[in-house]
Amino acid sequence: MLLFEDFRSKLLAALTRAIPNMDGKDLLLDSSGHGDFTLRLFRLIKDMNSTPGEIYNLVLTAVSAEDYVEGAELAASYINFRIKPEKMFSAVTESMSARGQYPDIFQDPERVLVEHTSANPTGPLHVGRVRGSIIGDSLAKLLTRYGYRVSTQYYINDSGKQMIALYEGFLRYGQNSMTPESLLKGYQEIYRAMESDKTIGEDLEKLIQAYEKGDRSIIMKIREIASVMLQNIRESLQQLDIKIDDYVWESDFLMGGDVDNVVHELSEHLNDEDGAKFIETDDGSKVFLKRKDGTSLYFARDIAYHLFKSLNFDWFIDVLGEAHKDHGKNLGYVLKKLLDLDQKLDFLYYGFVSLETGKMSTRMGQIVSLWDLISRTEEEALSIVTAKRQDLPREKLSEISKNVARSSIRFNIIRVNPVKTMVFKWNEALNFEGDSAPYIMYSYTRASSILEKAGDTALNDFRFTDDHEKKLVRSIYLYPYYLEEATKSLRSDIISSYILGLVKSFNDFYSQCQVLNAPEADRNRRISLVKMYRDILDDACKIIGIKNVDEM
RNA sequence: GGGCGCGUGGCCCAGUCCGGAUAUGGCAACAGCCUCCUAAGCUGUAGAUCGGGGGUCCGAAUCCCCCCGCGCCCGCCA
Repeated sequence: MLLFEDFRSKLLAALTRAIPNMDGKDLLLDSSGHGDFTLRLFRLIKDMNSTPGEIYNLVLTAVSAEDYVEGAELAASYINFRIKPEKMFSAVTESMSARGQYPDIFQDPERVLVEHTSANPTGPLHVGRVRGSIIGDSLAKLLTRYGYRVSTQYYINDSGKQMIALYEGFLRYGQNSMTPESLLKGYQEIYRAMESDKTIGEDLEKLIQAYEKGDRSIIMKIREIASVMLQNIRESLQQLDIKIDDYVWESDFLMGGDVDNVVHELSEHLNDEDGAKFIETDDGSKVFLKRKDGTSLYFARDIAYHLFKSLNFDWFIDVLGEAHKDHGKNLGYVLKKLLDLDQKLDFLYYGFVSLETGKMSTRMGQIVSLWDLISRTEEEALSIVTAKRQDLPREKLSEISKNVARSSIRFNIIRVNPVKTMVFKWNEALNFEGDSAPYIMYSYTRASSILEKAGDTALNDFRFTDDHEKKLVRSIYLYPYYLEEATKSLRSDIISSYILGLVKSFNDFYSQCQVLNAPEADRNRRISLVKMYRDILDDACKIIGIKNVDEM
């Protein structure tokens, strides 16, 4: 949980003492520019059979002893509260100097596992799948920032039909070359061949059976192939600074007997259809665990995996593409209703990413791979930064453009609510103006530039008089409220909205208020404010994976 | 056909959970701002029947119902 000077809660407590009918829902962060917090009176007017004026008098009395309240104004059916900017400023500086961060956290004992990406290692990661990686990684960082103990895992589906196809594709068309490129080619080739040659499908069935009977040579070969692809995926993720803590092999659950145990444990709920085993869920849908030939299906193996998760974690969050909604629902049913799992289980689904030309498909070769995206974005960033900063050495330019590219890719994906489908467009991916990562990073470098020139300052007595300063202070101070909301709803995109607002406040301030050339008293206060801004901005940026640089 | 989700200026997006003060920003367009801490910035102009229709309410982008459009799912694939 977050620890900070929470003026909203204090205000609510004070108001509730005077007005017992108060509903916390009516005291909100003000987003209309009238004040810092706002109290909606509609409900109170009705409940108390009173008038805005009468309530306003009660409120004035209630907050008279609250030293952080600067004022309260009645406007239409609202009472707008202004909090002293000096108090908000101190709340942040005191936390920063005492605890090194704002807000501080109280470590939650709950151990959280965020599973994400988990793409079949049949090809390089494409921009559709990487949406899950970026959402998952940011979610893990968000929950960590909130105080949870978080791990991330990638579930490697090395046991299914698709991996068998990859393996067989390699044998037939791979020409003994175990590179991601030739493996992918073999994979695409075999699906093409299968359209005209039905015997291939039968061969794959036999291979699956041999695999599940424990044929070491096949299993190890597939692991080898999967490792090659996985290495490619890991390296591309690393370019976005996404590191997954653990990679869990699906085949381990098969070989270790865990899948058999799952089937055994669920035996009383199993139905039979020609020898195939399925469960009927509460909404009447059939979910198969075993084929009629006795081999296992993904659902059974995923249950085994989740039971494994329960050994070490109290809360699992699976980040999945929306295509897996039913899978998630069924999984939840089996785990919670049939197996009495008491751990918390949440699914975070993200919408499909398509290309302007249609949907992406690894099998069809219709993809923009993460590698394509990274190289083109870096290229674009490099050409821009090179044009703007001819004074910088080549290595510096390259480093900056790498960070710009990485941050842009992450920001463009994380800024959109996960439930929305997206159409990937190059001109949007390569836009570095407006609501973009470089816009944010640029603002950071401006702050850095000031601070580098500023030297040491002492801040004694201070008062904020300038509106731009006040707005910036408020924006910084409100950070925990957004952290709270983002965490509660598992939505990192809320952090990106917050950042854009924060940056806007700073840019306004920057364009209107001189810092270094200001009179001594203003100068010291503003330097502290800039420092505070840079700290909070960077804190928030880390959550969504924007990597700031000191100059660009 | 059934289930789930989405629909906000030409384009992208916030706000919808929890109904309230003139619907948030950006891109593109147009007009301005570098003798001043980095112009990847700032200011201004123009652009919205919040998919459509009903309903509830003092009040609806937000809640309810119907309809339309789009996406995903409805495999002994994952």
